Order: sequence, then structure tokens, then C-alpha cells
Amino acid sequence: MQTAELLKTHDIKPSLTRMMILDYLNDAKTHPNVDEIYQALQPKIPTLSKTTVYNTLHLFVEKKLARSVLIQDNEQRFDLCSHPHAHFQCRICNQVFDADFIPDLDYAKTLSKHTIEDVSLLLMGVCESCQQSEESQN
Amino acid sequence: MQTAELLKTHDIKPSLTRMMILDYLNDAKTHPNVDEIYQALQPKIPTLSKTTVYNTLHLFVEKKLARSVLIQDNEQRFDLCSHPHAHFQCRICNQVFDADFIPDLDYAKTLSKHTIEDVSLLLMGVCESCQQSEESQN
DNA sequence: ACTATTTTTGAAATCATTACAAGATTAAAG
DNA sequence: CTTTAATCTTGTAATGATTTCAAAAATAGT
Repeated sequence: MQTAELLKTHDIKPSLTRMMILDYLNDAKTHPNVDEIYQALQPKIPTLSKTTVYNTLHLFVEKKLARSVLIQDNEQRFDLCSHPHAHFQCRICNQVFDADFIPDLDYAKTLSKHTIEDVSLLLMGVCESCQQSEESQN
Repeated sequence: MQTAELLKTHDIKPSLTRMMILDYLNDAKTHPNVDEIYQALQPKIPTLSKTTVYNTLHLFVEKKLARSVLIQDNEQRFDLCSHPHAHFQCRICNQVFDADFIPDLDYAKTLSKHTIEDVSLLLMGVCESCQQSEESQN
């Protein structure tokens, strides 16, 4: 779907800034944090403010277009609400990758007395490339 | 196991402060944050410093006696590494509960090219008591 | 007791995030 | 086309959790 359309279907007025942030989020595979988004777009939007990036991302989350990714870090990272998936975080390089794995939420619901609406799953360990670096050192 | 013994088996010298923090973590079912631990113990240890609470918790995590709980919040919460379990966080009252559910890690490992060492699962929704409050309002 | 090591402490620094009010832009109405 | 209202964007300042760091206190070893 076009960027503008995608925003409209989520009740968000498609301003230029919002479209560019959405595009960046869509293209970046790195689950960027606020500063990365700001640094990447600031050259193109010289007047961009970090507050705007925060505002926009919070709006996206509120309108369920994006979600914040829970990782071991003291920064918020963001992700588009495309298909449900887990994340993998490397404890060495700290990078975050998508993972094609999703727990059995229906089963979880049968176990809990609370109303489960959403799930967030983080796998942790050593990523492929850090694994190789470690091996080559031995 | 006794508190002191538990610390020793994790290579941690059982100082009084450490034992009290461990005991608190063990008794508290609320997955306390640093400030809660500090407020709870400060009356008993008048000289207690928040830095000590941070130091101690980081030591526990490093020695794999505790782990930080990943939730939607900008505070770190902590949990003893007892049996593996997931957490449930209520989006209304923000409380965190234990959940008896754990994803199939072995299956996840077969899917991933990375080395998975650990997993963190957060379920989100509305807890039992907030659910009832909502219903009684309608 | 004396010395070295470890633990604890408090103050200051850091840094991501939020609050807020004013400026800029866009849309709507006349 | 101009005016007015609503929305979007911006910069500064405040907040608040966490970290840094060096000194003080406690503990262990000789």
C-alpha cells in the first residue's frame, strides 16, 4: 500500500514528515531507535525536531500502525505492525533481528485468568555473525 | 535453600544487605523496581543507598541469580531465576503477574540461524480485577 | 593491630523521554 | 482571496531512571 494510504487507513493525516518517518520505518530492517530515525531524516528535513519524531511514533503506536519493541536496552525501538513475529537480540553486538516464531497465543489464553490481547516475545543469544567472530578467535 | 547458601552457590559473598535484597525479591510477588526495593528496605537499613540496590541487582543478574523483567515501562524490574515463566502486564493498572506459560524454545531454535540462549515472553492485556471494574461500569 | 580487598555510600553526571508553549502550516469558512 | 480555526511541528526546559566515580566503611588475611 502507498504510504499516504496506509496512514489514512489508520486515521492519520499524511503529512510529509509522517510519511517520511513511516517510509524509514518500513525500509529499515534494524528496528531503529528515535535517535537513528532523527539522524537519518534530519539531512532531508533540516528543521526536523526530535520531539516530532517522538510525537509521530507515539501517534503511530496509538493508532496501531507501529509498536514499540521490547528489548534489553534503555531505548525504545519501533517496528511496523505487519505480521506478528518475535525478535532476536544478540548479547554481543546488541543488534535486533526479526524471528519467524510466534508462541501459541490461543493456548496461553486458556491458561490465564486475565484477558490477553497481545504478546511480545524476545529471543536472546549470539547472532550468526558474532558466533563466527567468536569461533575464529579460538 | 537458605538465603546465604543461595548467594554462595552463585559466587556472591552473603553480606547482610545482599541477603535482605534477595529475601525481598523472593517474598515480593510484584516484580519490584529499584525504588520499591529501596523504599521497602530503607527503614530496616537506614544507611542504604539506591546505588547499592542497583549494584546488588546488577550483581545478581551477572551471576544469573536474578534477571531483569522486560515490560512496557521505563523502569527496570527484577525477578529471581527460579523456574522459567512468562509475565503478564495489565495495560490498565500496569501490574505484572507471573504466567504459567513458556514457548517452545526447542522449536524456536530449529527455526533460527542464531544461537538462542534465553527467552523472554510478555503477555499484555487486562487483568482479572481491572476486567471486573470495567464490567461494573457498564 | 595492620594492610589489602571488598562492599557500601552519596553526589554529580548522563541520557532517553516528556511537558509545554509558541511558531508554522494547513484546512475551512466567509 | 482573506480571515479564522484547527492541526502539526519545533525548541527549550524539566523529569526521572540509571550510571559514574571516588571516598568512606566494613570485612578478611597476615
